[in-house]
Amino acid sequence: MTQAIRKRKARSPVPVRTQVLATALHLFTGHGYFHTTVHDIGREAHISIGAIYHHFQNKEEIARALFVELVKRMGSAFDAIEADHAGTHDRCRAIVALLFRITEEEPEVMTYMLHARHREFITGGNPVCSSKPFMQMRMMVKKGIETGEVQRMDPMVAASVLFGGPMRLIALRLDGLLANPLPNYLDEVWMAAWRAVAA
Amino acid sequence: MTQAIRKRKARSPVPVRTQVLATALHLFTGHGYFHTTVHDIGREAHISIGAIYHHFQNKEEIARALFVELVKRMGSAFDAIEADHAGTHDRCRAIVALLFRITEEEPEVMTYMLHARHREFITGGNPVCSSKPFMQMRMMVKKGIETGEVQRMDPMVAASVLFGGPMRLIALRLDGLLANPLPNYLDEVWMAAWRAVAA
DNA sequence: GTCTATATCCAGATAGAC
DNA sequence: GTCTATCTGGATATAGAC
Repeated sequence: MTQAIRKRKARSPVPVRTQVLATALHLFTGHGYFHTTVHDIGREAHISIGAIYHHFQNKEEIARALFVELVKRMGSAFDAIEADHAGTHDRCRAIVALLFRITEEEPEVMTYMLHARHREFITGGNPVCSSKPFMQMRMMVKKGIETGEVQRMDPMVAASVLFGGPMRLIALRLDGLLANPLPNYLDEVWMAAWRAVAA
Repeated sequence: MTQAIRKRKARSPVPVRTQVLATALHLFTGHGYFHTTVHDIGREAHISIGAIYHHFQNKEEIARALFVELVKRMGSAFDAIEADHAGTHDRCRAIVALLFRITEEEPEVMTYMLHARHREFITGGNPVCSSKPFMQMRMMVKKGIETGEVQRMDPMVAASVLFGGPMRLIALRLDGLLANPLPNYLDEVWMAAWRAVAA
């Protein structure tokens, strides 16, 4: 989807902002933020520097806007899950399934959100872990402890153990150390992770 | 320890190389690789650019040498653990205890090794996860499966679930989201993590 | 709003004396 | 081996026409 709008044809109706962000995501994850010049973004998106600087104050703001947008999108997806599923077990499992799916379908999105290199270029930016989606995940676990679905233990520890395994798997997959698509591992990893915290 | 040699006095007997690496670690983790200039390193270590470039080919080589050294050190520590402990359970628990201790005593070391921003500046560098220590961790788990100490399951999945929780906790601690020192959480997190994979 | 051309700055790397 | 002074390339950001 993002890929489709990366290279616009002449007179494309896609807004510049959207195109810049899509292209930035591609280049930032591919070559890294510091090895990507604003010229690179312009060249790949067929937009001049002038236009880019008209829409964004500076390079860093592009990175920040991209991050904000992805976090927002992830937050909405999590909201939907909370609405569709009841209970900590089902909700958390759906979260993991979603993250696995995104990793396969849009690895760049996942790479950008996780490999929190952000701290290096988003000045004053909070670590990824304090963004809304991450807090939502921790909240679900906390609730599970209150309802008795999850063992009584430190909520931070519980959340780390429950999601840490799946997230390591995501990292391995993004680093190319995992042969098969993540969904293949979903049942196995989830069973194990849940066993760690289930009451 | 590293801190002690960061700023050398006149006529210090500490080799330049060591000093450069210690200072680089401090600055890279503090401000990021790309926001650290070679001049910065020289200034903080009281060494001239000329001297630095005499010992290192370029800036990137400093980062790489630092990484190699830390990985080597970690590998040796893991070797010692393998020698001192028998069985997957005890070995892996000792590993986690060690990682927790290092995170508290030398957070910069842990930050540099984990926040694998490395990919962005160590060209052609493998991801952290394929470095020796990480492989050692996976090997231990694999062995546990063979001996029956660990459930029969995909070794990658087992390793991810076993170490993923503790490692998330380390990340949270480094990001300042965990109030107490990691060793305080060791028993709780280890019990949960082991429960996930124990046969 | 979009473009091209350009100013400005700064960091990596080198030269060459000591 | 260590130092200072300097070169040089390249990237961010701006100016100003269209």
